[in-house]
Amino acid sequence: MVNYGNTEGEVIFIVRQERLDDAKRERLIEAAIEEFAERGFDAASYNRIIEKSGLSKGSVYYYFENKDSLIATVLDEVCKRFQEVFKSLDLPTAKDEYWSVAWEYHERVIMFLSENPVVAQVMYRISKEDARAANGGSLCGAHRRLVGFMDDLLIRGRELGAVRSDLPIEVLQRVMHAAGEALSSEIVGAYPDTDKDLWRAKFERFMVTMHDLSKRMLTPEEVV
Amino acid sequence: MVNYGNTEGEVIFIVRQERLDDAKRERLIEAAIEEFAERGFDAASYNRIIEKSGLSKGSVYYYFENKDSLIATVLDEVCKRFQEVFKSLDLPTAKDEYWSVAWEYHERVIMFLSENPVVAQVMYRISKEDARAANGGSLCGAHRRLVGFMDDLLIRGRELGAVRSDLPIEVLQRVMHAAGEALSSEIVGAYPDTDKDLWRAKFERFMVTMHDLSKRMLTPEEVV
DNA sequence: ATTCGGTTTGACCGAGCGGTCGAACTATAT
DNA sequence: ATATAGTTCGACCGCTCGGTCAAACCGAAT
Repeated sequence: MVNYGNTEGEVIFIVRQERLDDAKRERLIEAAIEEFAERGFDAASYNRIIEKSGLSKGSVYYYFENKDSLIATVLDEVCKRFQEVFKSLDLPTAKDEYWSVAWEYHERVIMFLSENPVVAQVMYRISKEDARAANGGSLCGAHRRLVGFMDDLLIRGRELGAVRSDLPIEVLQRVMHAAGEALSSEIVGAYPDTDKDLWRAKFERFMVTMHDLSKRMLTPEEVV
Repeated sequence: MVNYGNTEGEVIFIVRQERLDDAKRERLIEAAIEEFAERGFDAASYNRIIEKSGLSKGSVYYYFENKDSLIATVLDEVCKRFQEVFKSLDLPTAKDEYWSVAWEYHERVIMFLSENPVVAQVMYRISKEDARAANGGSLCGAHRRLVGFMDDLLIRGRELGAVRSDLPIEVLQRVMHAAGEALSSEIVGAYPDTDKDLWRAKFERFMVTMHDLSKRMLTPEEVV
C-alpha cells in the first residue's frame, strides 16, 4: 500500500516520532481528529489542537515538523481505521454474489461511520476539501484510500457483468459516493439518539434505499 | 420570494447602498465573487476583496456593515443570476412532458455553469459550506433558492406520477444534486477549452448520462 | 559531581485577519 | 465665503494564526 504524502519530511522527525510516548501521541491525534472534524483541515487551528492535547507547543513542534505533517499523520490514522473495516470482506467471485457483498459493504460502512461519528466527520471533510490546492496531495491520496474498496468492488462487479460498462469506473464511484453521502446524512451522527429502535429503523430504511439506488444506477444498460 | 438573511443590519447601510454608484458596486461584487469562488466564504479575505475592487477600506465599510453583510449581498446576486435561467421554463403539466422538461432543466443548468465558471464555483462553495454554523443562515437559505426549481420539478413529477413516491423529496433532491455534481465536474470549468467540438461532445455525453441516471433513480418503483 | 543528549517549556515573532476612526475631501445650500 | 452633510481614505487596533528558539529540565553514563 502506497503511503500518500505521509511524513515525507526530515528524517529526524520520523526518529523522534518513533520514540514518542504512546499516550501522548494518542492524546495529540485524538485532539487533532476532533478539531479537524469540527472545522475541517484548513480552518483547523494548530494552536487549539495543541492546547486541547495538553502538550506544550514546543513538544508538539519537536515531534511534528508543522501543521501539514500532523494532518498527514491523522489522515493516515483515519484511513487505517476505516480500511480495517473491510479486511475480512472478500470481493465477490460470481455475479450472483455481487449484490450481497455490496450490501455487506454498505452495512459495514454505515455502522463504522455511526459508531465513530467524529472520524466520520473527518472522512467527510476529506472528500469535501479534496479538490483544493494546499493540502491537495495528502487529502487526495487519503480520499483514494477511503474509496479504495468501493473502487475494487465496482471493477470486480464490471468483470462479473453485474455492473454497467458504459460509464467510467470513476464516474460510477463518484455518483455512488455522492448518493451514499446524501442518503446517510440523517443517520450518521445520530447514533443511539435516545431511541435505539428508532435508529435501527432508520438504519434499515437507509440500507433498503441505498441498495435500491445502487442497483438502479449500476445495473448494466441492457437489463433495464 | 423570501429574502434569506440578507442585509438585515442597520437601516443606514440599506440607505447608503441604494446611493452607491453602480460601477463601484459591480467592481466590489465581482471582486467578492472571484474571491469566494477561489477560497470559499470562510477562508475568503475581506481585505483582499477590498484591495481587488480598487475601493478603499473605509468606503467599503461605509456601505457594508461587515464581511457577512457583503457575503449576503453576493449570495443574493448569485441566486438571482441562477434563477434567471429558469424564468422561461415551465413545470410539466402532463406525465409525458416530465422528462423533456427535466432534460431542458439539466441542459440549462450545465450551460449556465459552463458559461459562468466563477459563479458556478461560488454555487459549489454554497452547497459545500452549507452545513456549517457561522454563516449557516445565509448559506442555507441561498442553497434552498438554488435548488428551488429542481425541488418544484420533483414535486410536480411526483404529482404527475413520473417520479417515485417512496422516498422523501428532500432525499431525491440531495441524491440528484450529488449525482449532478459528480457527473458535471469534468465538463464545468472546461468550457471551450481550445477544442469546441470536444467540449460539445463531452456536453452531450453528460446530458445522456445525467438523463439516464435521473430516469433510473427517479422512476416509480412499480415500473422498474 | 559533572557532563551531555534528549526532551519540555512558554515567551516571542511576523503576518494577516476583520474591523474602527478621525481627518480630509467634495458638493450643495446659504 | 462659509457651513453642512455625504463620502473617501488609510493608519491603526486587538487578535489569532503557524512557527521559532534559548533556556530549563531530566536521567543515565562517566
